[in-house]
Amino acid sequence: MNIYVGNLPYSVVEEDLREIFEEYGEVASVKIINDKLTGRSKGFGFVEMDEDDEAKKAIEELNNADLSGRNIKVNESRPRSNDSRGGGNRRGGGGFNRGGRY
DNA sequence: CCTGAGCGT
Repeated sequence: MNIYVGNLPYSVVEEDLREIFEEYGEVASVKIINDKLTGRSKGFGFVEMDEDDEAKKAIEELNNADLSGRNIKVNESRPRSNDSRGGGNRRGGGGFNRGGRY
């Protein structure tokens, strides 16, 4: 599951995000976006989690969480690519309800 | 050193 993390402090790096999200589950990968011009961090990143349940729990807990005095925003990320033949993420995991549970 | 903007090769 792709997770968007915004409003991050410039001090935060991928390791920090990984540590934070690993508290709630197994983190597949972490990506911090850096600015093309300044080279500094843009202040947001992405976290990919294998387990959707843990991902949702992490989102619920980490959204509006206080990090270094900054209220970070954590939400489900939009698909970065829109491939033909349904290559763009189009599955039940991307939605809210999964199989009626919840 | 500083800044703030809700989406990535």
